[in-house]
Amino acid sequence: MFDACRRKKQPQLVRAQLLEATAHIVAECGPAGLTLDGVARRAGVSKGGLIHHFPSKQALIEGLFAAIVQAFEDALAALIARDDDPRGRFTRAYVAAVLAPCDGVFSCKLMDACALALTGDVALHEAWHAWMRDQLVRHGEDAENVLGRIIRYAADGLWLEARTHPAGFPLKDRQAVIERLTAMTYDL
Amino acid sequence: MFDACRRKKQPQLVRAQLLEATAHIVAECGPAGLTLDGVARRAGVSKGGLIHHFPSKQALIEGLFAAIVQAFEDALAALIARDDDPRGRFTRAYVAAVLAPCDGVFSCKLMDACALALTGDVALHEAWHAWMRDQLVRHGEDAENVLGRIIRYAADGLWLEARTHPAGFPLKDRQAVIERLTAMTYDL
DNA sequence: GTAAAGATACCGTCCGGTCGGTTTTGTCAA
DNA sequence: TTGACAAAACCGACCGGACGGTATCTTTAC
Repeated sequence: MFDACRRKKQPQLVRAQLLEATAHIVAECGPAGLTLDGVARRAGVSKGGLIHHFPSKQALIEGLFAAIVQAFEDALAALIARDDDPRGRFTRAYVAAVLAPCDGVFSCKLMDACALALTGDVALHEAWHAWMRDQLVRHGEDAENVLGRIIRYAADGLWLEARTHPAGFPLKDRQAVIERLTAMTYDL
Repeated sequence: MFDACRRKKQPQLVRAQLLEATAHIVAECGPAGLTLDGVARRAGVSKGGLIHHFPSKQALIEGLFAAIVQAFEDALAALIARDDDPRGRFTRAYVAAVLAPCDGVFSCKLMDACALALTGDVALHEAWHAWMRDQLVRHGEDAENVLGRIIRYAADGLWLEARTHPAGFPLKDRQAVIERLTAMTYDL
């Protein structure tokens, strides 16, 4: 059955659906559980349609990663824009964005789950660190400041704990940690 | 060719070789690159022999995880034992063990690489957090102390950065961060 | 008319797990 | 000490499904 005749062509929408399906699958089953057929089925697109947009599985993963980084970058920029105090502004925004990201294209939980799953992908590491270096420069943050690094590292660590925390053991006083970290940014 | 007649039976050794081969492969190729055939070949054992020790791929992964956790636990205990100051002793040892683990059964680099690769495995999360809760209780650390949590989170974050850092961009002043974190433990 | 969008069928490979085998080791009675 | 016997250790061939990617087609949009 050729459904190409039944549906209007809308490449942007299809592409977005493919990425969203990919995100859901990666979040639920990890990168190992990601299959082209599964993505195509979930997105309601044929495998050929998927391959048309993302010529390989790796391209699909990189597309997802890029979308996540972009969403994170947008959230970060928004937080920085509405912060009047320049002292440690980037690090403050980083803490907020990492630990309570606003919903963008994807929901925050979905994004987080994908980011965690993709953590093990060596091919993405360089891209992530390059992005981070660029952000630090762009927002005039001293990348080598020890306290600043500690705060950001702690945000990452708390993020990691929250993401790997099994259901049934609620995280207590998460907010207290976030507030303390935020307070520390004013000492930068 | 039946080699069973050529080699003495030494189940403990074979098991260790299988785990080491698994570690190397996971470290180099990630969990996705892990295959039973590959492990068996690298360990110089037949696939049947591998299956005898680890009845499934998941069992193999869990075996590796258990070995890593055990090595980490040993390193932690050793650090705690030689620390006379009870204030924040566990957290201090945690920082040291996470960021400069001694070699045990596996080399530290190997262990770290595996730990990172396994981070995305949802099935292991509960085991890890259960272990962590147990350790906190066992060593009398206040699990909810905000500063203590921040220090440990920062250690995790720095570990994550170091592990995902691409070659060619040396981490600067890593030692300064570790020293600062260690100093902070005396404020607990 | 041509290029992009999308669909379907199919192929080759890879890989987890099964199975039936052999050899070694431990145990225990004679 | 020895022989019998079970269990553990270990081997390697094989199967079947899953999966990435290709090839070729039709339809829509410009």
